Amino acid sequence: MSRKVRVRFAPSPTGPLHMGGVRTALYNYLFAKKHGGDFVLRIEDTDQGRFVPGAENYIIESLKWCGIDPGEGVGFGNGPHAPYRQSERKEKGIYKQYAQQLIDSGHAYYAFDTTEELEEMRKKLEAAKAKSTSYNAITRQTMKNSLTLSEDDVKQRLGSGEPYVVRIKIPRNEEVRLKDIIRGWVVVNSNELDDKVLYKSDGMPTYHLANIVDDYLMQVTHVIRGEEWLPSAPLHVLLYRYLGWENVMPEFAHLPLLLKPDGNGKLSKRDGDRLGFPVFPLNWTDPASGEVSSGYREKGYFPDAFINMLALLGWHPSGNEEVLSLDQMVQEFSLERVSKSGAKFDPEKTKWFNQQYLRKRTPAELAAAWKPELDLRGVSADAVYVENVCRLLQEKAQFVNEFWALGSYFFTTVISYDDEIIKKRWNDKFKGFFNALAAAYEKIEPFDAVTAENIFKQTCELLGVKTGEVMQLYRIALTGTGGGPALFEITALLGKKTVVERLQKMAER
RNA sequence: GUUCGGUUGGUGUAGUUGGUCAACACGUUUGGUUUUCAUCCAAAAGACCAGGGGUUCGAAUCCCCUACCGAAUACCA
Repeated sequence: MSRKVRVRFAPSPTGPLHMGGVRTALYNYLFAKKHGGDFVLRIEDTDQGRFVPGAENYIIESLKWCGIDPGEGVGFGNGPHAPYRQSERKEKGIYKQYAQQLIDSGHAYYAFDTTEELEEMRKKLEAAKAKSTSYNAITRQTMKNSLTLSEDDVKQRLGSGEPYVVRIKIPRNEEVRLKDIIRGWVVVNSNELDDKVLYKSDGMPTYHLANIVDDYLMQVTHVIRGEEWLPSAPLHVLLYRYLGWENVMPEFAHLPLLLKPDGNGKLSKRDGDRLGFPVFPLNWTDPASGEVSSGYREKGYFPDAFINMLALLGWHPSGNEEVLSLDQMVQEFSLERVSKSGAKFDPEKTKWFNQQYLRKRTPAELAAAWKPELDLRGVSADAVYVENVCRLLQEKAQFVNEFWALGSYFFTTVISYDDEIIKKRWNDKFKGFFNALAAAYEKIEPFDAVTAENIFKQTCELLGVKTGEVMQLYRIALTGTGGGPALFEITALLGKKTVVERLQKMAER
């Protein structure tokens, strides 16, 4: 009975997708691809109160940018199990029947307690220093529900339209065990569980019910989700059992948390702000406050570098290679190699990954990535020229957005010079040298790096100047700064006319 | 508090059935190259594998206890 692998990523549209969520989606994707299975994007929007406009679209756009294509679900093409939004599925009356089934079989019951009454119960229990303050096998006997109320009373309340919820009836003292692919057997006594609400008084199912029903209906075989769900996994196992679906219950894999770079605890938006790195894949503007959170895309990260870095936070391939394409990751991926402990996020290594990918890009790709900025700056340069500039710059940068600072002199006349270096090196006798060099350069045809370097050395010899004395000044003359790519490569790329002009300007000092 | 989960150099991890100097990458430092910077090359420092008990000829690897960290504990997901 081996079923086709089907996994799902099921976020709630309550805000921007956190990078931890992206990693969960990525692992689902890798697992599905690895096994030739399906990957579904399902939107779990059963909480009407927390709906945030734009969040769903943000999730979709983020996955697209990352190159993670679920292939089925909201925003990625409908499949045989549409709709994929739980609010729409609720409209179709999908969940209620299962809540009813649970009630009919005695595994769930109606509860009429108000929020105030629930609060009062908790307060009382707290005051009594009870071990637990939850609605469970013991406390439910003191509450207003179809287990304590008479049949007629319940019927009447239901009939009169009194608000109610449906709660699962957790059995007493039963061992619930589940096998997690990453963690092994996890065993919990049912006494520790509470009678979770399955169906809310607003007519919506809770996460727990909707999640189980949809995973069953959508024939999900593996549930790969964050560790924060581990404590409620036993409840889910019980739900599968009571619904009669235990034979097709998915396998579970609870992923370790992403931790903040310093100290302990879950990586949060605050940490990003505090330490200066994005926590989200894309920029996000909070629709309520207008507050903007920065994203990896806008910070200049390549999506493949971002994904690569993320994949290695909690997972490691069998070999030593760390720079891996999506396809390579698919080949290598296995849940067994996912670690159990939380992974501290390292912004430094993330930059390193970007640098690796920057170097792997072709000059043409880099030129294309740089083009928007060049356009914005009103730079119109020959395409081949820009590519050549990129070729020189790509060894020096970690991000394309550093290119301008590193090589603006390729496109504009040098206006500012590093005076520190000039002060240290300049000698009036170099005037003659730069004039002579300019004159010598004039005669070179074609004007290439090797010839320029030879002429440079010849001129030095001729005028009795040590190359070391003028090299820095020469660089300053061309670029204005003390550092940069290979000097004679720059010389050749700038071209005879520009170089001669800049040398003459230097000589005029 | 309770339940569950976790604990290998600063960080991410590797360490297949217990068996040489605990491996790789990032980061750090030093030297070389680039007459600079970045790259690149070479090297170094840095872990008594959370601590304590066992089991064993032998444990990071198995067992127990303790400590610390985290998560969950809503008519949120």
